Amino acid sequence: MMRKLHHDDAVFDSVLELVILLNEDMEQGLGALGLTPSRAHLLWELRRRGPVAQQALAAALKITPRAVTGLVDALVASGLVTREPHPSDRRAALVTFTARGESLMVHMAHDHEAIAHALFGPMSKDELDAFAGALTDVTHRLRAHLATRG
Amino acid sequence: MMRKLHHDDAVFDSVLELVILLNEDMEQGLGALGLTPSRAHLLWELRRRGPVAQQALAAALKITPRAVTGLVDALVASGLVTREPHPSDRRAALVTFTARGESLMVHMAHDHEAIAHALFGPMSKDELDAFAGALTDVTHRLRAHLATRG
DNA sequence: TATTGTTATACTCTATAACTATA
DNA sequence: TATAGTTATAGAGTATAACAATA
Repeated sequence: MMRKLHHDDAVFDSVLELVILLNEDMEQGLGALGLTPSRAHLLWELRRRGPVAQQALAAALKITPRAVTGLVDALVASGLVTREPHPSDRRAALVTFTARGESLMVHMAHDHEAIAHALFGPMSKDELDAFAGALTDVTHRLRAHLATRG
Repeated sequence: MMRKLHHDDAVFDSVLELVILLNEDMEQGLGALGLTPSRAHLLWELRRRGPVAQQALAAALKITPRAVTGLVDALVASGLVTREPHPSDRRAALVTFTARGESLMVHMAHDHEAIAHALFGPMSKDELDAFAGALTDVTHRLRAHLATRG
């Protein structure tokens, strides 16, 4: 029992170490593209949803509309997105990729795939399936743990 | 080949999803203790090292000495640490836990163990070993990937 | 009235640069 | 000269609250 607990803890610490390294890697990669994590996160959501109102981005990113204003301001200044008029609601602005923004997203998607391949490509199909299964279980238990408090 | 790449990508996305949930969980737990992630990180390092100069904390946390000043100011204001005179170097201050700080760290360590147990306790020894082995491999490859750019 | 996005203000974390006190 | 830590200043990200324009 005592030995098992200790092992749990060691594996958890390994996960946290991986989290730290992943954050470092992402910050480096994004920095090389002239992006901050927050701005990249917004662009990633924008890519998934197509042109959307800032309202929707605020909900997706779980930040306030005010914070979205600041991020979009910065992305407009960088020439990656524009605010286009909403066809049916004159209060809203549709955040939309510029050509440069779209090609940057292609670049980001490439990087994403390359990292995934570098990390998981060497695993056998069985290893990968086992790992993915364990991840799913852990994620499920983490969601339950979060629900306990949130 | 195409199918394998897609699978790599899906597993990587699962890892990123877990990272996001872990961050949420930690921010919630720390917030309940009145701590920000940065302040908690500093306290965690302080616990590992015992009373140290801010210089050492700056190196451990990979932030500037100026940033450490701000974090320690906040922790002093919260009554969790004090700046004690260094026995042999009058320029330096030894950051030291108060009694309240120490008991908070006991609380944090408990939470840490509880989460580790909630996430990995249900795994069999074999599953856990396989998962830990895969984690080690992935972490190793990520380090190599980071070295490529850094 | 309710919603979209803004301006105004403030807090946290971080950085660089200049400075003080000590080594 | 070099080091430990600070003050001064700045930028990014976030929040709340009050407001404008529109629905």
